[in-house]
Amino acid sequence: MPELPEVETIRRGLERGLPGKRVERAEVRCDRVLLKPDAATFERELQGQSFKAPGRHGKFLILPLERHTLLVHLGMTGQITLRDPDQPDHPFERLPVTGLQRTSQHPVDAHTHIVLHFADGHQLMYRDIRKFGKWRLYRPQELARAPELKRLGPDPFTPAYRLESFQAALKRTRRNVKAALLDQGVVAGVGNIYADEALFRSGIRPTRRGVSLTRAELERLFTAVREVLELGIQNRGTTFSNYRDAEGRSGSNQASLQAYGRYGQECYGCGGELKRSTVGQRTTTWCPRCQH
DNA sequence: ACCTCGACCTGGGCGC
DNA sequence: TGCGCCCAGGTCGAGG
Repeated sequence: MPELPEVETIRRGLERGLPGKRVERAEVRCDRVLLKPDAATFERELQGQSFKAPGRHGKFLILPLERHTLLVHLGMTGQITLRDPDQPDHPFERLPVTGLQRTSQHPVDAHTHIVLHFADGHQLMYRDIRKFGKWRLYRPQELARAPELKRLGPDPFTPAYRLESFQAALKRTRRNVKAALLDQGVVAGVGNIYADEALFRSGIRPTRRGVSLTRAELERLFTAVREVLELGIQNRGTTFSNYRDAEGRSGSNQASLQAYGRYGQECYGCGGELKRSTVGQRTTTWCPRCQH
């Protein structure tokens, strides 16, 4: 589900409500391995700690506490909500394609796998239909060596995202450029939606080999990646199905998409028909006339 | 180093 | 109504 803009939108929501919240009890309700260490350790270690301001790198939420830092990856369908006991719960809505989705705060349901009960009565709810999400608890000295973060390339909204290293990473690979963009070690935070958008915006065919890209193309792509992500953040994320922000709202960026999911429709650039194919094992939409 | 495939999961849509 | 198949904002490891 969530790519960088969706995770950033959730982070901003958490920034308003999470800092200072003290965990009175952590409740792990899932049967499967979603978290490390094990559920018992997780529940014991979190107890009594307060959250500080949330951060993000690529698609990872970085949630510092007093004695640990929590890394959260939402996978395809992860949702985080803060629940206020004084506000009414909202029933789930049955939506086409998505199935049962929350619209604002919700009670525990079959897909709610983690509940953090705070001292002030509020709760953090983690809901994840497909259970591809991951929670990892690290001590400060372990965080720098955390494999999840070590694998990540620069986040496009930090100074570490530099044209020179971006170019070098793409020029040295014979993989197609779409696969390279999806590689979180090249740039952290791009997924299937924003990869298609960035390639469309920069006029580059998803099947082009990294090594074949000209300097001008790489410069356009470098900029386009940040632009499409920025637009996604401004629109509070893209919602096709499961994605909701920390308050349960959908994003609106789907209305701004120029390529992703628009196969068979008219290209906004040339009026021709957008094509669909599989590139890097992912469904890809592109314009045969505008992208070279 | 890179590619492809399958695995991990659930649920909705569609065709028969 | 039901079944089987396809699809989905993501990653990971195995094997070639």
